[in-house]
Amino acid sequence: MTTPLTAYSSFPRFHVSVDCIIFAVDNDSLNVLLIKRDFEPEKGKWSLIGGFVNDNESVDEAARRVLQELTGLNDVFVRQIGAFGEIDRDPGARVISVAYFALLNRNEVDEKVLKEYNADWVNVNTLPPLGFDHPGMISKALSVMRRKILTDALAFNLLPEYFTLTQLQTLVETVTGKELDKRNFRKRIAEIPGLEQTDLIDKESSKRGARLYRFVHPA
Amino acid sequence: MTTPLTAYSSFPRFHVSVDCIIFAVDNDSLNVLLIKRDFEPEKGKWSLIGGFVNDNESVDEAARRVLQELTGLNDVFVRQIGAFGEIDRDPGARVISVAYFALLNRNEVDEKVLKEYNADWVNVNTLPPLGFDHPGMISKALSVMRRKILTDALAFNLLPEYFTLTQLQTLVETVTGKELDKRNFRKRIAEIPGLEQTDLIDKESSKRGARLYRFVHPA
DNA sequence: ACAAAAGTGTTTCATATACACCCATGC
DNA sequence: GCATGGGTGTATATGAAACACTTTTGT
Repeated sequence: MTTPLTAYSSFPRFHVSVDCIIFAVDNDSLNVLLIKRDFEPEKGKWSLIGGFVNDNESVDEAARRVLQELTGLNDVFVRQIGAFGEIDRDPGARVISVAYFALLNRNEVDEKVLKEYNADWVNVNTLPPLGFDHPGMISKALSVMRRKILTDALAFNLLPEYFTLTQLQTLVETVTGKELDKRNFRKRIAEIPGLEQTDLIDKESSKRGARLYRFVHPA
Repeated sequence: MTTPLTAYSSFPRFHVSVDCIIFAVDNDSLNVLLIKRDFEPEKGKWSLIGGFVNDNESVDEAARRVLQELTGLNDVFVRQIGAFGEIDRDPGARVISVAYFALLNRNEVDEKVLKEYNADWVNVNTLPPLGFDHPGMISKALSVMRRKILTDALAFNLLPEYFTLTQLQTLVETVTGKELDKRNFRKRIAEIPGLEQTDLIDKESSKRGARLYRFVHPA
């Protein structure tokens, strides 16, 4: 900020919130965590999980706090997608919001806490009526997801620590909505730095068993 | 925003500012518009152009207003690059800032107003000491610029309405810092929708004269 | 023995790169 | 007539897409 002369205190101040687009996969659908609002504003609609920024935390920290309160998880992958600042974006009052998307493994989330929040996983292809400007936030998050799912190694945040290549491929197909050729896919992912073959074999998903891989963040 | 139960007014409020990374080209350098601060905070350092968001405008509108006040220009290409929300990012007070980059043609700017603001064009490769978190803002803007200069048709916002292909190529080379092959470059840009050959010939830059092109936003 | 998912190479096509000469004009 | 920047095509290399069969094991 650069405005000269005048003391800061003469300028208006705003509520600032964070909204989190929390993604997880479930078999073959990409889901986002939404809450059914039984309170104003936007009562009756669904919305993203959000919260106000506090004085003693950065905006990024606020996003991580909101995520932790809802999911119980601390080490979640989070990325900012931008600020949303239309005057009337919140019918309750002027609120400027910074949106983040988070990627996590659905199994790690405490279902009980979700119930308390009236939160539920919803398939991104069949979204219910959403309040605020949340549709725009979600579509921006989805567009980043589809573009960067493999190039930025986003995918691995949605999978368990050990996963099969078929799981990885199904995930990418789910997110992008495109079917992929198995052999081409395996050639392509072979070049991802940090993707490691392990000695473990998964026997759950097939009779023959599939090799398990994991992702370690490259130096 | 979604937090239930409590009235908004019990939550803290923040100064919100916009900071603009204003790019323009000058022969063969990419420049950003900075102001030399002779006032606190960060007096003595350089900074981006910024301003506080007002109650009666959206955040995007605030960015366009700040640009208009400084440059006199109304129809400037602007894109948000994100919110910056570290607690101590402004030594004067807690301020949450939303950064934008803007692309314009240096000739269209009123130099007199720049003088009044103590503003000057600075080559992005030789940036002076900058206040706040402005180095991070600029490097983020630069990274978007380098990646999207042609794919998102950013380049045309930096050129006059009519330009030669050599001007366009020089610009892309300047922004990306890489030299390009003339024939390959022309094959590539031939596929950009909206890039139109005109009947006009520029006689300034060469004896033979070079065909002028222009860019019209595709439907 | 058969169903079910895992695993594995080659050919073809499209795109990207490398590369050098003639053209038109002003001086 | 020569110096200056404008304009053009082809061959090669690299990466992307199409494509089908064998393997292992549980039932």
